[in-house]
Amino acid sequence: MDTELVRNQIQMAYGDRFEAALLDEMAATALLVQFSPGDVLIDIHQYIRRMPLLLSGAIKIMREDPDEGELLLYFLERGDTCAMTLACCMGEAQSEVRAIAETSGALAMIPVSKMENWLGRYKSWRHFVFESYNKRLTEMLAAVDSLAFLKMDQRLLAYLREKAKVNGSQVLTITHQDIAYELNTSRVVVSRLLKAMENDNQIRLHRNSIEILFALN
DNA sequence: TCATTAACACGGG
DNA sequence: CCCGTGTTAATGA
Repeated sequence: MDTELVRNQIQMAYGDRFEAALLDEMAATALLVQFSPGDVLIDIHQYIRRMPLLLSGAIKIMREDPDEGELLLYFLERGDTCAMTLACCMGEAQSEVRAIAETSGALAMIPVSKMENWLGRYKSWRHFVFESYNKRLTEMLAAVDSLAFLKMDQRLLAYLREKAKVNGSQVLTITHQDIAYELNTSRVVVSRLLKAMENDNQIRLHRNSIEILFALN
C-alpha cells in the first residue's frame, strides 16, 4: 500500500513522460523520502548511491566555496532531477553541489543499478536523462549570465521572482542576511536595494518577510 | 563608482 | 534582551 502511494505520486509528477511499465518499475524500487524546508538532501563531496526524482516541493541547488561563501545556482521543481546526481550516479563521483529543501516535499530515490538498466530498455528514460542535462545546463547558463552581466539589483529582482514562484507565494519568509548569503553579497547591499524596491512600490518589507507586489510569470 | 566591513541606533517579539 | 533592520563612515577594487 506504500507502493500504491508512491505509484500515485510518481504518476502525478512523471505520468506524462514515462510509459506505464516504467512507472510501475519505479514505484516498485523507489524509496520515498519526505523532506522539510532547510533539510540538507545532498551535501558537497557526498557520494550518491540513489538517484532522486523530485515528486513535490522545491529544492535549491547551491555551490559552495570555503573562502568565497555560497551561491544559489537554481531551483528544482516537481518532475525535475539534478544533472549532478545523474553524473555522480553513473560515474561514482562526489557531488560538487549542495541540495537544500526550499519547501516541504517528497523524493523518490531510485537505485543506481536500475537507472542503468532502464537506459537500455526505455526510450522515455533516455529522453528524460538527456532532457534533464539540457535543462540544467540552460539554467546553469542563466546563473552564469546573472553573475557576469547583471547588476546586483537585477539579480535580486530575479531571485525574488524565482523564490516566489517555487514557493507559490507572494510573501517570502526570509531575512536580508539569508538573501545576502544566497547571492553571495553583503547584507548592507541587500537592505539598501530592497529599500529602494519598496520605495518603487515593487515590494513591501516586514520583519522576517518580504511581500511581492509585482506580477509573477 | 559601487561593494564591503564595521559600527551603531531603533524597535518588535 | 536579542535579533533583524536601516544607515553611515571608512576603505578597497
